[in-house]
Amino acid sequence: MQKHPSTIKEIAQALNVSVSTVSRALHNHPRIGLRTRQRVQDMARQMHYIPNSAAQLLRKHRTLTIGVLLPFLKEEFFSLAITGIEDVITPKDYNVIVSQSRNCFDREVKAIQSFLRSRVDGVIASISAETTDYAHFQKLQDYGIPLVFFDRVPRDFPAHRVRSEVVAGALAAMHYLLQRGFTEIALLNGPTNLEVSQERLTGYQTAIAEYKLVVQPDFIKSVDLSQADTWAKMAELCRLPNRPQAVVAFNDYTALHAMQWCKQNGIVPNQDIVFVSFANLPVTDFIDNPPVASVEQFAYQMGEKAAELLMALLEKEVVLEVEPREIMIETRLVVRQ
Amino acid sequence: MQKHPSTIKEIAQALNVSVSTVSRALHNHPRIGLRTRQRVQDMARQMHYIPNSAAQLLRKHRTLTIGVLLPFLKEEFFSLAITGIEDVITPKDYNVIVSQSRNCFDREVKAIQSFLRSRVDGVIASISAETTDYAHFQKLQDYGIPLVFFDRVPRDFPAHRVRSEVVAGALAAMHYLLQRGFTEIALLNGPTNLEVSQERLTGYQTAIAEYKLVVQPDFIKSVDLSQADTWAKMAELCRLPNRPQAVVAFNDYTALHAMQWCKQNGIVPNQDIVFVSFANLPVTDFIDNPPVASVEQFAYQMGEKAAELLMALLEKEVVLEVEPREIMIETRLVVRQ
DNA sequence: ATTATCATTGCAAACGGTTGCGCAAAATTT
DNA sequence: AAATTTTGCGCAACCGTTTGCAATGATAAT
Repeated sequence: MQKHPSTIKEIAQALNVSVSTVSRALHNHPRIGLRTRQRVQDMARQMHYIPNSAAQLLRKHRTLTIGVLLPFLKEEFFSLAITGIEDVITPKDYNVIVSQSRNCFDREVKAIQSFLRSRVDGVIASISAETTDYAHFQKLQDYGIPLVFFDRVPRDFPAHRVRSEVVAGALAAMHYLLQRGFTEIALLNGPTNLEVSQERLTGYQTAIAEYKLVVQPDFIKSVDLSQADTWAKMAELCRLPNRPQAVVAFNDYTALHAMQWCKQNGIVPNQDIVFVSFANLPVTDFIDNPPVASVEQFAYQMGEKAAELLMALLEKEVVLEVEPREIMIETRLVVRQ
Repeated sequence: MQKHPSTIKEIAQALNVSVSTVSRALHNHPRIGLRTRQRVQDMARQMHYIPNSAAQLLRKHRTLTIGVLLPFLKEEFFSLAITGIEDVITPKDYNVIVSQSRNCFDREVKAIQSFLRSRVDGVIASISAETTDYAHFQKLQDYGIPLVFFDRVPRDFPAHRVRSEVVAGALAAMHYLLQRGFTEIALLNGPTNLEVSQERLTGYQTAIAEYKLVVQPDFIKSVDLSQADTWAKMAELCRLPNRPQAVVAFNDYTALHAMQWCKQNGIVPNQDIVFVSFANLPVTDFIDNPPVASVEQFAYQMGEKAAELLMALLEKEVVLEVEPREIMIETRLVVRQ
C-alpha cells in the first residue's frame, strides 16, 4: 500500500475514464451508466480510496465539522452533553472538534479563532465563567456561522440557545427546603455573567417572597466555580451570626466542594447544613451522602437539542435572519431516599 | 462584514499585487520587500483575513489536526488525558478531534475512518474493551499516519505506546493488602484483550507467589467495564464459599460499581471487603468511603507524553521504520488516611 | 557603456475534488 | 428515414493556497 490514499484522478487513470465520471459515479449520479458506476466503485474500493474532505470543502464550502466549546470536559455534565451532540451529528456525517475554555476567557477566544481557521460549519458553545465580552462570538455571526449556546448561555448577547428551566428548578429546590421548614437558606450561586446564575437567583428570591420571608443579602454568594472560591464562600457563610441551615448550590461540583469544606470544618453535611444542588450527575450515585436533592438538568438531552437546532440551521442554505430561537429543557427535582 | 472570510486573492486585488506576493508576505518570506510586507499584513488585518486550513492542507498535505480516540469522555481519566494532549499540541497550533468508542468496536472503526477522511496528521488512541481486531489501526499505519496508543494499548499489535507501570502498581497494591494480612484477595480485572489487564494479572500472580500463597482461579474475574457486569462478577465472588476479604479493582469506576453492589447487598465496603483500585481519580475525593488505596496513574501526564511522542513522530518528515517506542509512566500507590 | 548581480515581484501549475455545459451515440418519436 | 429526445460521458473552470521558476528593474562590477 502507498503512503497517500489514492485520488479520484488515479482511479480515473486506472479505468481510463475522466475524473468527472469518477466523481459522479462515486456519488451515484443518475447520469452515469450503471456499468461504469459499478466499475468505478469497485475500483475505488480496491484502491482503498478515501475522499479528501479538505478538497471537498474547497468546492462545497462546508467541512461537515462543528466546533464545540465548553468549560471543562472533566465535568460530567459537559461530557454527557458532548455525547448527546455526537449522537445527533455523527449519523449526518458531521464531525466535532472540541475545545475546553477551562473557564478562561483567553482560551475561549483562541478556541473560536481556531474554529474559524478550520472553517467549521457551526458552533455549539457553553461560555466560560469569565466571559463578558462577546466579540469573538459576534465574529462567528458576522461570517454567517450558525452558533448555538447551551446551558451556560450569555446574558446580554442575542443568539440561539438551549437552556434548562432553571427558574422552575430553583423554585422547586427552594420549595422543597422551605416545606421542610428551613428559613435560613443560602444560595451558593455561579458567576453573575451567566444567565443560569441569574435564573437561580430569581427562583431563590421568588420562593422566599412566596413564603413571606425576607431575602438576606449575606446569604447570596457568587463563586467562580473553583474549589478554592467555593471554600472561601462557605467559610464566609458559616462565619455569619445566623449560619444558614441549608444551601442551594450552583451545581453538583459546587455542592461537593462545599460539603468537603464542611467536613473539614466539623460541620456534618446534610445534617448541620442541608445541601441541594443542580445537575444530578451520575457521579453522585457513588457518593454516600450526596446532596439531599438535586435539580436534574438532562445534560445529554441538552446536547441533543443544541445539535438538532444547529443541524436545522445548517440545513437551510440561507440562514435567514430569524430571531434567535430558545429551546427550553425541563428540569426535575430529584429527592434522594 | 461579508459572509465569507476574505481570501488572499481579495487582498491581492485590493493592493494590486499578485496572490503569490500576498501569500509570501503573510508568511514573512524574506524575498518580499519590507514595505509590501507591511502593506499586505495591514490589509489582511483590516479585511479580517483568516487563512483557510483546508486550502493549505491541499498544498501542504498536513491538517494540523490529530484524532484522539478513547472509550469514554465521561471517565475522568480520559478527559484528564485529553487535557494533557491539548496542552502539548495547542501551542504548536494543532487541533484535536475526539471520538468516543464507548467501548464498542464498530464505533471505534467508524471513528478511525472518519479520521482518515479528515486526513488527520496523527492519531492517539486508547482501545475499546471489545477490540481484538486491529485492521483499522493497521490502515492508519499503511497510510503512514503516526499512531500512538496510550493506557489501553493492544496486546498483540506493534505500535508506539504510552503505558503506566501497571505491573509495579499491581504489585504495590497486592503488597499493601498482603502486608495487612489478607490472604483471600480477588482481582476484578478488565477485558483480557487489554495489555493493562494482563499486567494487573501478572502483578497479582507474582505477589501471591512471593507470599507463597496459591492463586485461586475463582478469585480472578474479567469484567467488560460495564456496571452490570461488575455487579454480576461481584455477585459471583460473594457467592463463593470462601468470600474474598479484599478486592483489587481494574479502576476506580469498577471499584465504585463493586462497592455499590456491596452496599445494596448488605456488605460494608472496606470493612467486610477491602477495596483497592487503579487510577486515583479526582472524583474519589468527593467520596466518603473510597477504596482504601488506589494506584495513581497520572492521566494528564499520559496524555502529555502520548502527545509529545506523536509530535516527535510528526516532526521527522520521513517516518523511518523505527521499532515502536514504548514510554512508561510511573505509578504510585496512594493509601488513604 | 556593458554585463553580472541582486532584490522584488508575478506567472502558472499544482493540491483533490465538484459541477455546468457541451457533445456524441443510442433510443425514441413522428 | 429524419427529427427529436434521452443517455452517458468528457472538458474545463473553480475552490484558496503554496511554490518553483521566470521576469523585471535597480544596483554594482568591469
